[in-house]
Amino acid sequence: MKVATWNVNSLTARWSRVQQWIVEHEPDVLLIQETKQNDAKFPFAAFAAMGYESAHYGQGQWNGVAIISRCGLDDVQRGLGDDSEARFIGATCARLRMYSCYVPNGRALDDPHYQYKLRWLGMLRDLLAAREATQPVLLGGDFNIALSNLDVYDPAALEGMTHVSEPERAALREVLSTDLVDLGRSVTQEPSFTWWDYRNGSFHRGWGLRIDYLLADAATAQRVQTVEVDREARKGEKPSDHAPVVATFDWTL
DNA sequence: ATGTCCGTAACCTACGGA
Repeated sequence: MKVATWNVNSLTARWSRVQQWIVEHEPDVLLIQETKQNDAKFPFAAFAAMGYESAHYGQGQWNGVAIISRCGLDDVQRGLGDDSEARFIGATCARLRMYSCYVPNGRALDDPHYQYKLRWLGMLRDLLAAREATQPVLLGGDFNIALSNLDVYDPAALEGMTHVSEPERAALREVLSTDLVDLGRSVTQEPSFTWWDYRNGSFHRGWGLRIDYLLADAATAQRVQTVEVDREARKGEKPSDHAPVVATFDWTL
């Protein structure tokens, strides 16, 4: 089984690249963030023609999350707690409870959006803490948080900024403390960035952050074979500023 | 330390958000 998460920064702008990527990598499930579409615009039929069912929670100009699956897609859940923005969607695929998450950016430590980010992470923790212990769960998305300094190209350059502050890191550790494993970090202690700013030639200078994660319950994590960041997807014409994170599992569907 | 890209509204450029 192969599962990927990818913040595409507009599915409209990224459509041909997303399509090509799926054909080349053949994920069983793809968790998408920032579709920036409403449901009417989402390419349900095109995904179906490629062999995938899809579930989308869109709001138009901003946000928007989706799950596409070729191994079942049931019990779709849209939204998290009392949040009014389209940042969270869940579905059951092949007996795995899957979630695609787009955590609020936070903008700046003194911005109200940062408090919204912390509150959102609290709701995510509560949802995961309330799950049934026997239910395999796989959560992926853009968390807009670098968990440790190993996930930051230059910690000094980001001092005092969002994505690296202690309260949001603690909030993400609280999510993980519900018996989840950070799959990317479980396979390597090397830096493995997933996002590079479009500005300043950040990608070719190596100025990246690891802010996209795949998280799974301990039993599912034990089945992991590989976890990789597809840096190729950050290159070339009109890339997203995020690269996909791809995990394979010893799990026959 | 802010050099790009996205969608939108309204035009052929500026803006908010990331």
